[in-house]
Amino acid sequence: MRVLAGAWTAHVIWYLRGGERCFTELQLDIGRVSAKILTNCLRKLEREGIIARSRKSTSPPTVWYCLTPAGQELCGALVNLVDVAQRLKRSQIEIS
Amino acid sequence: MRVLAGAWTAHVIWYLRGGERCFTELQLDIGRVSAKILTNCLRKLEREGIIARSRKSTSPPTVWYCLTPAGQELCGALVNLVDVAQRLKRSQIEIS
DNA sequence: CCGTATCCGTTTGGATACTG
DNA sequence: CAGTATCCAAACGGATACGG
Repeated sequence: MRVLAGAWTAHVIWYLRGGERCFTELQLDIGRVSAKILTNCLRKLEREGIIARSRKSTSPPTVWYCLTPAGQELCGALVNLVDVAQRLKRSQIEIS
Repeated sequence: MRVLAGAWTAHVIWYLRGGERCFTELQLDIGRVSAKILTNCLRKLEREGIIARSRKSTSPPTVWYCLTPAGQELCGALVNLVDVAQRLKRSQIEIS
């Protein structure tokens, strides 16, 4: 839970589950997240070995992020959690 | 993730997975959590339909909490997540 | 026993401007 | 493009005192 803490951490992992994304793509995917927060998030996940960062020296330079094997395992559990959560949410809507 | 937000929310679900617990038991289980925070946490989870609250009019009165069916499903996903996380943690320790 | 109320410090995240 | 720096507001969480 400590790894997943923060309002946007799960989103980052979520949008990386399809493969590599660059900084701006992630920012657009998530929507309404400031560069500062996204950077914090990415640095934290990088330190924890969940994502990998690779700088391509093109012009203009882009930086790509992807899940490490560890990140993919974590993502699997996260997907499972989201799945359960959405199912429960649907049930609650039906009741109300 | 919104449901699981907060430093102690996951702990509450975690310690309720074995069955009913009263307020004080939960406080001892988790350790070093103030009554205020625990109450916040319990109220939030109650509103979200994850746990159920039942007041027994004994003397002194005690209040019992348990997971709802929805809470149990969520707990299952959480257990799975914890399982993955611990496996990853062990791997990292072996590498370092 | 099970909370609620209040105060207060810390952390978090957003807005904005700026750099290589 | 991909950040970094600064400032600021809101949320979070701990301590303590008190109430039903």
